[in-house]
Amino acid sequence: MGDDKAKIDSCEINIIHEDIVKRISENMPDENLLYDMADLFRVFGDSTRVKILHALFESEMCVCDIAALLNMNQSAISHQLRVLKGSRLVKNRRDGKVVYYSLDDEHVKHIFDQAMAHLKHK
Amino acid sequence: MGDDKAKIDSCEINIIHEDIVKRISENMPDENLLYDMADLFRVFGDSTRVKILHALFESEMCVCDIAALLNMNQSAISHQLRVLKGSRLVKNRRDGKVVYYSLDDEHVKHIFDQAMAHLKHK
DNA sequence: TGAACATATGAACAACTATTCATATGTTCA
DNA sequence: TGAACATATGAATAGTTGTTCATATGTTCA
Repeated sequence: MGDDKAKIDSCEINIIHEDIVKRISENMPDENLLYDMADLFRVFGDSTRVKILHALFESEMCVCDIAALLNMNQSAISHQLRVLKGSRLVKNRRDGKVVYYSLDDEHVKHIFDQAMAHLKHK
Repeated sequence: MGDDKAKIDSCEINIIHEDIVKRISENMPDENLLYDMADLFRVFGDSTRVKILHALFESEMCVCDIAALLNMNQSAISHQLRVLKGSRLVKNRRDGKVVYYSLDDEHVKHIFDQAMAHLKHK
């Protein structure tokens, strides 16, 4: 008898609309895919990286030009470019001492456009 | 004479392609807009919020059903819903004791679709 | 070869954030 | 009214992350 109460207490989860929760639970994308999405968005969630990507919409650029453009030091830019490359958002090519970075994805611009649309909508 | 060197040392910024930097600098969107974009993406950059938004694609839901769906406690969900509401991504309505949350933006789904496309592309 | 330069990287620190716990608010209904 | 319930909120904490500093790597060219 005390058992039932103990069970309820230990769970602490209440469902009001069991049918809805069940249906949505079955339709949710794979957990790992959702994690990957959040990871991707986290990459976009920093203004330095957003600026870099915006700059690269226009043209490929070398590291120190990006640093000059954003008025930040070279190391910070280099670190962020590594993050962007890790997410396959930019690629690079070396020409002598200089390394040029450019976009490596056709979806970024669409994503940014939609984000702009959301922001301007309000 | 020492002045020039001092100036260069103090600046520490090197530009290799001045023309490109200047052109891109003029075409960059307003600084505040870029910050707002990063802020918006940061909201998407958490798997709990991504999951909540995905759930709301299907149907409006109350707080405790979302908590049950994601197997998290009610407080955590409530905090995250507040973040989502602050970015105008969800809205809510109260029906008695129960508060129902739903999507408040038609762009989120497009943004998520593009993100999926990027992820599946690699 | 070695000086000069462009970029990359590791460590450290400060700032931020998601979750939990405890509790407050607001609503229903007996 | 007050007990029960759904949700909201403030404080605290643990984990994460962006930048800086110092230095390493890799390339050119005299």
